[in-house]
Amino acid sequence: MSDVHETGPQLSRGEFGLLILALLGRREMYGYEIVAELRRASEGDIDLPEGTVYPALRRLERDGLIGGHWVDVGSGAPRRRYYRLTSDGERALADGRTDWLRFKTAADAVLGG
Amino acid sequence: MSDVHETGPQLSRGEFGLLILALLGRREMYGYEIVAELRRASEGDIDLPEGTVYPALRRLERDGLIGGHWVDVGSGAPRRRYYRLTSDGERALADGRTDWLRFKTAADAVLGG
DNA sequence: CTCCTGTACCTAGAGACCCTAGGTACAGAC
DNA sequence: GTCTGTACCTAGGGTCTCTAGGTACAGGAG
Repeated sequence: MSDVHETGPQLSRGEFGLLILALLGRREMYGYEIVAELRRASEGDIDLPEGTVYPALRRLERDGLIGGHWVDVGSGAPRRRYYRLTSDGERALADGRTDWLRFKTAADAVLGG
Repeated sequence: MSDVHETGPQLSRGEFGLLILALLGRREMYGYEIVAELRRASEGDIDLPEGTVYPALRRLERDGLIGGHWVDVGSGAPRRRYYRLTSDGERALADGRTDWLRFKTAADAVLGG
């Protein structure tokens, strides 16, 4: 039952981690950008506060699913920590998508009727 | 942002509570039956252990979304606690369905492309 | 000059949730 | 006599999410 990273049997834990992986699957991004991009891509329906995203990024990095590196933008602007998927992360993303599809189908079967 | 019952802005917390509400929206059920029915209705993909379901039922009852009553089945069989939706529960279920739809759409937008 | 907003990072702590791993009790099957 | 099934329950650990802050610098408004 492929999970994002050591969650329970279902998807509910670490669900937001999967969304972050999905964004990073498109291109490298940094934390602050992820918050904004998540909001944009979901048309405002997913609005994770920084206090959720930064710890999530640390967990994902700790678990080896993403790798981060500092980038100096220069001229007094705060430096950014860019993240990209590792190969483990790519696998976790693929598995997570499968899990999400399965969970969605299952939940719809229960919720639908 | 109608939530199931005091969760955060999103759906991830108390998600399973919503599934339980959905089952109880069909008919009265008792805990042990809910575990089995959830598994059946989702074709095995949602398999909540009793240690998840019973506390969830207590929370839902505490929050006034469901009401429970004991039923004696007789002849030495263990008695059952049947639950049904309250009117608050019906509302929470309707809201929860809306939230689920929105979250699903938003997550697909992020995951899909 | 001061204040406010924006960028970009971070943490501590509270609260909630999920699961493991048990336990109780009785009945019927083998 | 033990095992499986029904039906309930809880304690405790681990995890996650969010609130509510904090740091630092830059640029614009007034």
